[in-house]
Amino acid sequence: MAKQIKPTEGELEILQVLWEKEKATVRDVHETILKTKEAGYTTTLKLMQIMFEKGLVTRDDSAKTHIYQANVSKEKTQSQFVGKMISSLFGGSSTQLVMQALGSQSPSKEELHEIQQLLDNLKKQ
Amino acid sequence: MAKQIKPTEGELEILQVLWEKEKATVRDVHETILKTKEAGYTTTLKLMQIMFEKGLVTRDDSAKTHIYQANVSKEKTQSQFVGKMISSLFGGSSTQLVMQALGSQSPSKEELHEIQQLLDNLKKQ
DNA sequence: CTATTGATACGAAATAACTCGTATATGGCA
DNA sequence: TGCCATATACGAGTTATTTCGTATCAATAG
Repeated sequence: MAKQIKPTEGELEILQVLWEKEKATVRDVHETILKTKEAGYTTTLKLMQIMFEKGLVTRDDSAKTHIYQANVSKEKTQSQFVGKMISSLFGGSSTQLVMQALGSQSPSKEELHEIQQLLDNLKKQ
Repeated sequence: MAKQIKPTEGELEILQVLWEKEKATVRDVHETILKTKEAGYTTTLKLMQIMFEKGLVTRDDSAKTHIYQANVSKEKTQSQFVGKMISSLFGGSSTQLVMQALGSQSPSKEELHEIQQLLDNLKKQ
């Protein structure tokens, strides 16, 4: 499997939008990002063009207005970052990361239940 | 509380050494880093000088060879990065991060127990 | 047809991160 | 004392990332 390149922070913001919307134009992405922070339209455009060159996104340029899609999965990317963080900040222990994450903000009842189920599963093995 | 600045990747490597050793010289840090990757001595030195300017580390320069110490805690830094990651990759849900982390590599029995205890605690609230 | 609107392409400046060479100081030892 | 090993300071090059202005093209309203 080809080694996935690590998206930068700016690229991550764009990927989030694409994961959410499945398909989107530059303008769609830009409008969404504007809700969070200042940015010029061409800045977003350029970033998406670079992401296209890197292979992080694909695009349909058959029409004047191009339609973009993420070309890396949310799950892969998450695991890429989580893995990096576990090794660089948690001495390789995923448990420590879990403790830190659970400690920092309390999940809801439903979420606790979900985690409990996963935990039960792991215990069986 | 003063807003902590986010260490870069190179800085994180150095911080790891300082957290581990408590106090260390540039050479100490550099030798340790060499085990992992290529790097020139003055590169490590410069990085540590910059970290000093940023306030990420303190140093005792009373002797010719300066002694460095981390000036940001491991825990704070971990939570800083975990928080950022939750918001930028997990849509604000710490639970999703937990699931991802637990799914990617299976913790030991002891670790599972630890997590279970934390979970029980959270359930009570 | 032509003016306007809205899209992409592209160059290049601004910033941040990393890297390293060289100058210079200091301490110890022959 | 004078040399050598080892330290720090610092300037500056390099690469990565982000930002934006301007050129240009295409569709469309009038």
